Amino acid sequence: MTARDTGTEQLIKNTAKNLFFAEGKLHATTQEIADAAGVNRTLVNYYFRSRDALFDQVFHDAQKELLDLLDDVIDSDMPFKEKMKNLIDVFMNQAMQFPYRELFIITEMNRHDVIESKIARVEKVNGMLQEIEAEMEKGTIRKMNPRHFLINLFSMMAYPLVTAPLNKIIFNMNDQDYTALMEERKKLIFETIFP
Amino acid sequence: MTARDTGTEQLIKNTAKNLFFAEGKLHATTQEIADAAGVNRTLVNYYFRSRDALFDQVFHDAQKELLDLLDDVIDSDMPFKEKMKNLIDVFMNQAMQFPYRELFIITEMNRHDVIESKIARVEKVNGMLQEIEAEMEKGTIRKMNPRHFLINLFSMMAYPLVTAPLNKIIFNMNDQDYTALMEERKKLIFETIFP
DNA sequence: CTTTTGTTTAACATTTTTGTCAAACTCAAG
DNA sequence: CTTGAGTTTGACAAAAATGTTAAACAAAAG
Repeated sequence: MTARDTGTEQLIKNTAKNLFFAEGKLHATTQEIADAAGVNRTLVNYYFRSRDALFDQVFHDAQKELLDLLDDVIDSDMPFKEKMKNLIDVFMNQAMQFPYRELFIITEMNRHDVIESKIARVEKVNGMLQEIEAEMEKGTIRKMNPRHFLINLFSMMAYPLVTAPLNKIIFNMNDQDYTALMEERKKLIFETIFP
Repeated sequence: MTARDTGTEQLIKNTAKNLFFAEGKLHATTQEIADAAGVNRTLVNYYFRSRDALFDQVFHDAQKELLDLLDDVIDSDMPFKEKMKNLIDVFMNQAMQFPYRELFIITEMNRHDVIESKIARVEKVNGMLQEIEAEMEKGTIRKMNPRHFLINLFSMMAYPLVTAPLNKIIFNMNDQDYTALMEERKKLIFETIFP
């Protein structure tokens, strides 16, 4: 076995991810993916067997990428405030590059029977929730259901990038303006959750 | 001309909206729409000429529904705080019913050359931004770029409903729990923007 | 009751998208 | 250079989705 590895498999997958996550073409055809990658469409079948199989792989990859990101933050033993600053920076950078990744995950969740009982993860999130409650006790952040704290945080980070096309029209801004607004936003979100 | 009006046209459109906005099937086929409406697929073509034409109509409807909602709030001459309370209540109720409506608009914006220079609306939004700035001067809300204020508000309202399936898993909640969390959220958002 | 007109249906045609296969190709190993 | 494995390609087949048409149907108008 020679395992020549021309990189085509990765190229196809990465191109697909770019179409899905960056350009928001959540249901691109195999032809569109192949064209964007500059390869023959048949190679999608050669490497991934079927369109669905490719989508499955990308779906699981995306899920893992997202959860790994969260794990990195949760598991780091920085002080809470540092953690949050870090999270905002890393997550928003990713969101600016791949605004539609979470949407892809969500729309694909319909197709995948998501029975995956992520019990270990649930416990991890519970740990995070407790850490947040502890901060509320300390008075560094406002008291509330800690789930709302996390929901607020991720909403403020992710949504404005998903709705960028709409917002640009509503606010009459061009791409450059909007990117600047999103950079400015990192600081603002931090100040919003730590009043 | 008798104009018999069996209500089929509206039935098809409403069913499509429900699939798109409520169930998140943003690229449902004509067959799926017809099945959900309980009518023959050919009727989609009879009433709307083509699949694209149906999507176009729903797209423009959704755009109008959303903008009308905003107009109602902006144009009402209540005090600012009342306006916001009202907006949160109305918008979140709609978001709970049609969580994917804005996503549909955004994904469809790729297909529609959105040249629509909504200059009149831009002025309206500018008015709103000025009203927000005035409130900041008065000290009722925290000082920031007023665009961030609006973005924060809509993010906190809309995103948790889009990501409901994901959040239910992460937080280990069932549908009922999550609905309760969203109801509770109305008050929380109000308190977050008026600290 | 018959006609007229709008509505609905089934059968068919077309287009789009996906999947398969054998042949051509490429490059490392022998 | 020749062999052989993995890779790429084009032609073809199959499936899915959309669109068209003529005929059947239903209800109001005459």
